[in-house]
Amino acid sequence: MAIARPIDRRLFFMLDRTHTQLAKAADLHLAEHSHVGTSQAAVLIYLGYHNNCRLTELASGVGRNNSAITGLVSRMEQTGLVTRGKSGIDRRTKTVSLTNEGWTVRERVMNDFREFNEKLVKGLTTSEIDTIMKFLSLSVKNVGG
Amino acid sequence: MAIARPIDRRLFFMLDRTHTQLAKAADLHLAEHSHVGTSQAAVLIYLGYHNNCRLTELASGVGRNNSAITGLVSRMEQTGLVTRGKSGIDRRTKTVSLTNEGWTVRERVMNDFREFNEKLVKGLTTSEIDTIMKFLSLSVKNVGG
DNA sequence: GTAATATTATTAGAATCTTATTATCTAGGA
DNA sequence: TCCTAGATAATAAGATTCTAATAATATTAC
Repeated sequence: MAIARPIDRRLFFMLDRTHTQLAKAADLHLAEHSHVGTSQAAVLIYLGYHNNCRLTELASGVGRNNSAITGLVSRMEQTGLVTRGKSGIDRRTKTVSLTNEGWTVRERVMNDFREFNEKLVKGLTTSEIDTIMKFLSLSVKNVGG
Repeated sequence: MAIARPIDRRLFFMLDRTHTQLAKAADLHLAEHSHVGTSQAAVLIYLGYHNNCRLTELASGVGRNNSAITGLVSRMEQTGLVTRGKSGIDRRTKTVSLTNEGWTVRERVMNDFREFNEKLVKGLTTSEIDTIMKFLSLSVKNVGG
């Protein structure tokens, strides 16, 4: 059982700072090839697996809330990466799907993320990576997310 | 040496999503007692150790950039938590210091974060926590941050 | 069948990031 | 010494994402 030592007190802070810096680095990495940021990249990847899904499903799939998705999808619609449609059954809902251009950019983005994630785990063993994944899944439950 | 397995491809994405959810939970936790968010809380904590520091030093101390700090400090000045001053030597620079109210809120915030971080590591051994801290420090270097 | 409640997407406003701007300082050469 | 080029500190402007509130549509309970 973990007993809090001084270093533990800064865990959230370190996570926050690391996330800020990694997000910036990931944006730079993507910008070299794909001209989209990490949020739009996440949407492209998710839609590749769940094309034509509703906005709310997309939101929970990429870990953002509905109003963030509204703006995100609008911007991606303007740059021709996705299109909005109506689901037909429920008149409240709209669907999102990839355009041809969207599929093309998605392939580049997938490569970029693969490279980026490989850099991320350099110097770590597979068992250490398992520990990190465990923490990332567990901590949200621990704080009641 | 870590070889990329499928799960590694989503490491950045999982980190991003976990961060989003933890930041939200931390804001809620702080809101119960202290009426400040995580960013303002980080400023209060840092100033406790480095009161009267310059804005740029504060920015790198809390892991945000200068323009984020300008707005952050302005809002905190309006709510009476900090004050701006002039450093005197270099006329470009300004300093930030805690008000009495700022010191008071800081104490509550320190308690809130201690509790929050304890929740965060529940179910993890100290060696697992070490691995996570190692990852958080190492990954930024790995991607060239 | 209707009223109360829930859900979907959007809008409005706040917070933070990126990029550009302004003011000031430092260094190097005439 | 003075002047110009480049560096640094803080701010401002615009974009992105969050929270809270709103409008439209569905579902549930009576």
